Amino acid sequence: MLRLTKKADYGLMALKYLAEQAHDSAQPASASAKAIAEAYHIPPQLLAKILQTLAKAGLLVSHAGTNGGYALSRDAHDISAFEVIRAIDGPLFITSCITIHGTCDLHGTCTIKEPLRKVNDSITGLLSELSIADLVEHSTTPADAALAGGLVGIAR
Amino acid sequence: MLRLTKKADYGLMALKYLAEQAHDSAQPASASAKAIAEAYHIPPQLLAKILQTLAKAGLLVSHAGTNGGYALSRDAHDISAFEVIRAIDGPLFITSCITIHGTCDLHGTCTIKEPLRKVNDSITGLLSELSIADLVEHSTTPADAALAGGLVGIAR
DNA sequence: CCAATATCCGACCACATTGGTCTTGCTTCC
DNA sequence: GGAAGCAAGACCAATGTGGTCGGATATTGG
Repeated sequence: MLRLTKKADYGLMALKYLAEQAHDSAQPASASAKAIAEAYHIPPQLLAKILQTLAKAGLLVSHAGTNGGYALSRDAHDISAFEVIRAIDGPLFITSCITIHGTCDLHGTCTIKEPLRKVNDSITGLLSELSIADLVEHSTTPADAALAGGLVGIAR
Repeated sequence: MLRLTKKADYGLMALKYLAEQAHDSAQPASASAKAIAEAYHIPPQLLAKILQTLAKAGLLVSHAGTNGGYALSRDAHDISAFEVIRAIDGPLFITSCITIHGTCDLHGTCTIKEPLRKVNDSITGLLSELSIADLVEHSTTPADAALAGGLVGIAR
């Protein structure tokens, strides 16, 4: 249930990679698709397409030519995981009832969608608050478990 | 992104139907697969299989023969949406990294999984706290729309 | 200028999952 | 015994996902 695609995974990993580079060295770090792909052992061509998508979505800036590559378009703190996922996987919702126009294909007989929509909103909220910068920090911080506490209450 | 299958949708709807029946009338209500399918305009055979799965998972009790059907095995308050979804869709996780044994297929180079796992846990927490009884209540309240406030933009 | 290095972009394909049907058999009640 | 119902399997078409290939275009270093 509730799986997000490998492409989105790859996208997040790539952004995190860029964020790390920018953090370590001086300023807006740039890296080629090939370089990132090799770092994580993922198919270069596939990553390339993902990065292109991300660039089109405005999360990355691209630079062609020798020593070209991709770089974050903004600070890592200002890019949310939600944006990345939506850019790659598209605007899908938790339930098949909630389409782009909010109408359920089941003649309104589907009474399930309102509660689930709240869950859906909570999830997007979670992902929106998770920035790329968070990913970088959490990976290096081994004391994550402590933060796990705050579950978002499901408003009733 | 993050879609849950139609089967899970159907399963939730069916459980909700049973819960409503039990709430209205006297006690543990029973309904045939066909009856529920007709009420929601979903393929009867498919619903039948879903209900069988739910019965095997212990969420429903089945009774064969004339006037048979399915009934909730416990109180609607004690059945969580999470159980239903997991029973139908299986134990899938938000990221492909997190498998049943928690190992990432990407040689541990995937540093993304820890933060996402927290999101994953939050989601399961959300769904675990959402009971079938909650579904029934929410559907009857027409003032839900007010809460809907933050529909996340989908612009494509 | 030219060649190397990149991004860009679309077509294409193999595979798994999903949604759905069909068939056959078993149980229970009238 | 027969109708109404569950149980359980094989089966199938459509879709989505992960991944490849080929070529075009832009940029820079020598």
